Amino acid sequence: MSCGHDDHSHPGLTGAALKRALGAAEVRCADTQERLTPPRRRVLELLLEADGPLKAYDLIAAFGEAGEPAKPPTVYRALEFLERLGFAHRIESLNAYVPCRMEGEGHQAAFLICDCCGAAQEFEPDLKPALTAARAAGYDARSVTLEARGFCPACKGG
Amino acid sequence: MSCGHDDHSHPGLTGAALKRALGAAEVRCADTQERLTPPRRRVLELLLEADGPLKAYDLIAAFGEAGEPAKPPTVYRALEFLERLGFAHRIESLNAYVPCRMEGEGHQAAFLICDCCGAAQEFEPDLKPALTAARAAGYDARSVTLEARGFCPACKGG
DNA sequence: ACAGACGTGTTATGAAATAACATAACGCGT
DNA sequence: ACGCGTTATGTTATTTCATAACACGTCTGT
Repeated sequence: MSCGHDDHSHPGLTGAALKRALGAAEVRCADTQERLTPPRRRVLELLLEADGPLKAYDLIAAFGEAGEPAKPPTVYRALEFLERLGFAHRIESLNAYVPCRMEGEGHQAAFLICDCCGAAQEFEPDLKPALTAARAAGYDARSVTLEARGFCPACKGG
Repeated sequence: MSCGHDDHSHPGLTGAALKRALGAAEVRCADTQERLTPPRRRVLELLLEADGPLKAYDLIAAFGEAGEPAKPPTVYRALEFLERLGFAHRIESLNAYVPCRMEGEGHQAAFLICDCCGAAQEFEPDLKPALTAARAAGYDARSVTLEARGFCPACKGG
């Protein structure tokens, strides 16, 4: 965090864009018989509004309207749901969460994380070589977590 | 954990093999002006003896000779040192630690993790596609964490 | 209406990691 | 050997992250 630069590649959504994103989530839930209940919707909203990865306790603190925080299970359950449906991803190396920025639904999430400003950009690397190596070792790999640490365009001095 | 199988691909080291591994670590430390002090050596020993990934508090509990646990900072500092020198790796998605099983010193660690028996096998996938994608996005990636979840040969039913 | 599944609210606790500060050991120049 | 800066350890306490357990509600199909 804090390197003098402030170009975060994912400014939070506001107004119409936010509403649109939440609406799209509603639609996808309706399609699959899943329910975007108020706490789930609220947590998704907070993630979408944010400029970068949010910690679970950031969400807990920001959850309530009148400054009332949520209880931890409320937020963790919502995050579990959002992850299950692909609306959000957990970044293991940060213990933090981001809304999904990708279009497709079944993708493998991977992240580029800036050690300077804390930005986390989702990307889709080619994982075939890794999966091939896994199979060569006899493993049946079901999911892959890939997190690359380094410096974002704004922070690397360019 | 626990699927009926018990073929862990990394049985812990014992006796001569353990001594040899610790000796090799001593030598590498001496070469680089680093010190394998007693707590560092003890934590490395515990990791090498183990059959699989160990949690920090497993190490804390197992640390002392007469059943005396260590204090958390003792173990976390040792782990930090061991990671810095490449003697151990942290597995983010498990909050756990393993000794390094690779020969070279500067490699990027990556893991195949069995969701059934908990085994974690280190491997070296080709990360070039991911690094290329990172560069294409303008990122200067310094390190990559890759953890593939699935089933090991013993657990996948083969 | 009823049962079952799913979701939420709440209290409490467990697990993982670090802050802060004091003390000790080492490496080095003199 | 002495003093000094650096590195490592010991210790207390706290912070951060996450889940267990159980009561209550709500939706859905029969």
